[in-house]
Amino acid sequence: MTKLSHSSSPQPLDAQSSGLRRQPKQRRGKERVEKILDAAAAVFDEIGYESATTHLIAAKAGASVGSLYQFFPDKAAIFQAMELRHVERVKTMWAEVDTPETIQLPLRPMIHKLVTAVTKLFEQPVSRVVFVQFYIAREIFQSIDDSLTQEAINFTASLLQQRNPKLAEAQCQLLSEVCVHSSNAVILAALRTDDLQHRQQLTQQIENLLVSYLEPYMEPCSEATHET
Amino acid sequence: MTKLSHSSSPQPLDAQSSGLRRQPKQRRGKERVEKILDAAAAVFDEIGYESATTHLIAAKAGASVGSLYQFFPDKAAIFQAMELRHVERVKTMWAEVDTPETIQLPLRPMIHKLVTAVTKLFEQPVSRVVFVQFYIAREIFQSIDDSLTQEAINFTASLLQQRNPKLAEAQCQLLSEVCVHSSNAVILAALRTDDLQHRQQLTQQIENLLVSYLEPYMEPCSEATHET
Amino acid sequence: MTKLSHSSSPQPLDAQSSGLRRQPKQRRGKERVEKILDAAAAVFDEIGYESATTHLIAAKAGASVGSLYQFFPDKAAIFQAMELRHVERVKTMWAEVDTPETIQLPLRPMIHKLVTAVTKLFEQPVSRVVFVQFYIAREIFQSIDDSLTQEAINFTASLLQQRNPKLAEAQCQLLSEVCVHSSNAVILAALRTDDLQHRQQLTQQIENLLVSYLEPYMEPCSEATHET
Amino acid sequence: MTKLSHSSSPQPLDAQSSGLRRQPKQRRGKERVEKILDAAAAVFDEIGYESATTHLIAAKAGASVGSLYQFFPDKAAIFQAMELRHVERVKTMWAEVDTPETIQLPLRPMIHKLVTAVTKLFEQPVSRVVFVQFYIAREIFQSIDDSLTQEAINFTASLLQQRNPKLAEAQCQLLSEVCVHSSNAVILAALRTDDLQHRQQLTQQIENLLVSYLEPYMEPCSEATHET
DNA sequence: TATGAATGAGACTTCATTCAT
DNA sequence: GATGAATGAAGTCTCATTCAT
Repeated sequence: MTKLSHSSSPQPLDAQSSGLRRQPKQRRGKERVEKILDAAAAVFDEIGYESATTHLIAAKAGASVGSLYQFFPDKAAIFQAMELRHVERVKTMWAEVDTPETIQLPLRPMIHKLVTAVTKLFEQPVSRVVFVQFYIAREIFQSIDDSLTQEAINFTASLLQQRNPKLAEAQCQLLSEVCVHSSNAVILAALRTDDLQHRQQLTQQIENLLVSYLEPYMEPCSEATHET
Repeated sequence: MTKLSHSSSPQPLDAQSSGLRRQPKQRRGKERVEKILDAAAAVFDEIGYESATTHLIAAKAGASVGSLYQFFPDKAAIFQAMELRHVERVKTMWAEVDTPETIQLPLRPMIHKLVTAVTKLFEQPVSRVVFVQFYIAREIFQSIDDSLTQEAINFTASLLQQRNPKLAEAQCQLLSEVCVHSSNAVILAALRTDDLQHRQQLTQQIENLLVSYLEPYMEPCSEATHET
Repeated sequence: MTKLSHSSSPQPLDAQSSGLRRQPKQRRGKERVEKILDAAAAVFDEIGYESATTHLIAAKAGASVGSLYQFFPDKAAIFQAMELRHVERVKTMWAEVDTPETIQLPLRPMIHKLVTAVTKLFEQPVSRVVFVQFYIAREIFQSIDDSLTQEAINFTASLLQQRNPKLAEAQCQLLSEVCVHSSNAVILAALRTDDLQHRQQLTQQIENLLVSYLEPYMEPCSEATHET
Repeated sequence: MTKLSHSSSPQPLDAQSSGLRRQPKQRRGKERVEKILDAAAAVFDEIGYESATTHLIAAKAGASVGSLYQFFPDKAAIFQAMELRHVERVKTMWAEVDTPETIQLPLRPMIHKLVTAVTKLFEQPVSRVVFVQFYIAREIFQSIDDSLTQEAINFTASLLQQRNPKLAEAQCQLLSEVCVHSSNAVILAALRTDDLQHRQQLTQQIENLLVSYLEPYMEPCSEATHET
């Protein structure tokens, strides 16, 4: 078992926060880090974290192992850098969605907005890989990610409560938990297919799923809109 | 990377279908295989397939590596035996559910029946492990499992169509796909928590989710029932 | 730099004291440990600790790396096992020398006894290697050995003081320090030559060196006894 | 294992003797070589030759690896340059000591002169490192150093014989060998302590040690002959 | 048949050395 | 000339698998 600890030992202090061994100053260096991260995402996606070898990742990135290790102290750090990126993107996405306008939107458009955003997120191999690998052996990922799903649930719950302040917090949490898990699963399934039409149909259905699930809890006054 | 191919090398032909090197005739042998399989499931569950070592599995099973290799030609075969078990259970479960009475049931009780059955399935470490590991690195599992999800969708679709023959097949497939993926995800999430009350609440919510999603497609005549 | 820490992680508790990963129960296992230790001593002696590779050691021991790692958790542990052995031998030797008869002996015979014992000790590659390697990078050897030289000095000092109680302790310490360092160096030099006659001459000279150095501090009353 | 052969590859012929890739004509270059050599000595002293990395040396010298390789063809060349320096110093020291006045000196002052000179030599990290590293893995240092100890013995023997021509050459050699080895060891031990008073005491004792050892062989007039 | 010691391919990682800038 | 990013050979260690007992 490879321990995925936040590696720490001999690295410049200011680089620690990024998990990188060396903060690439040059454009070339940054490009290389990108390339490695993308290559790693591709490899992790294909064969999983444990099966991926550092040589394979380096080769796929068009670099040598040594080069890889110039930026990442160890294999785990590569994954952690991906986690970091993923978390950043998720937070950015939330910030973009969490606006007054969103809350004001009718349920379906709001859900469409959310589902679209999450889909866009998971279209990125890096995020997809982090999300999926995390499922396998959560014990060994000692990182920020631990709480990310919970945060996602909290975020969604807060949206729900803003829409309908009458809902109890526990209620919102429960609904959100279901929405987050189910939509993530279906979105991932949708992204797995190469048939674009099918993919769109699935995406559409996720929205239906969530709308029909949440509608009863939203605005009892206004009439629901059920057009598929 | 360990390739998870259907191992083939030197084994009696008639044993191949079971993935076992040797069909244990003796009761002691069968018990040992069970123990190993259970131990492996526990270990895979905890640290993942790749991180699990044959020694660890053997130790947890109270056996020696040598003994393990007496029954399984290689590590992959252990997983494949688990897949086999899983598939058997799934098929048995389907057979139990796929009865005239089930089709006649109102939507919610039928869904309750299904969700309960799947939950019971995933309560078994072996099945949970097979299902989850499969997600992580699908490319390396060249096995029966590949099609199992599709079969699950087909099965569910057939239930739907039996309930409402007016629905187009494609429609049923799409609805089923969404139901299968989303319910699996939430059931797994439910099983992950130790809080039994929370688990029950989640299970309840999965049913709500599916009912509210499928209801519009089911009974054109009667009025929907929306009580949580 | 290779850190030579007392490795610890996954090993049976009762093996920890010996530094071995597994306490070889079988005769075969014990022989193998012996062989590995001897091979390692030879290799360390020839090319030094850092330059020695685990493969080289294993090959010289007629074993495989894997076998080596079955007994020793890491490369450092091999050296530490050698240290342990060395310390044991040193202590045994001291115990054998530290008897009333020894103290009663005239100076030269006593020194002869000591020098002979130390020479016999250093004839063993294991002890020689531990002693010599220790010189190079004392920082990285975090072991019992740290204090061994000091203990040797203390031991010798105690012998001196027993012989002549009028000597101040500090005086004894100082004399011992000189004797220990100088005799070790010359003994080592003697052992380095293949010319047996030369070796004997050198050994003889060490005794002369120590006798002439210590004589003035020994018998204040009687006239020195110079018979060889 | 890094082979410490006299590197040879692409370097101007006339530079070979100095072990340098390029004879730095500029003052800046010479300074840099000095800095690198001092840095290397410090690093070798602390963690040993093998554990020292070229990057660490360069960093300690305030230079870059590239710069280091501008002056030294490989890591071994750095050590060899140090050996060269050491040999030069030793020879210079000998030249300074090997004068008529020295021979005329009474034994103790002469020994004091010698011990002081050697101590001053070993105070230099470069010389200390060369001397000590040489002990650890003599086989891999294929250099001038091989014979240096022998030369030291010869030199000392010649001093002895000049003082007392009656002594047989073999006798002188033997006495010198003992003196050289033992004094080196004690001087090194003295330099290892930070306690200055203790250091002085030890130095004083080395002189006592050598004087008492050699005295019997020195007296041309008196009856002192202590034939072994 | 059961055991677990032995094997060695292969993974991760370091670091001497090169070379483009 | 100086720099430090890039390279990849080589070292340490693990673990699936075999085989003697």
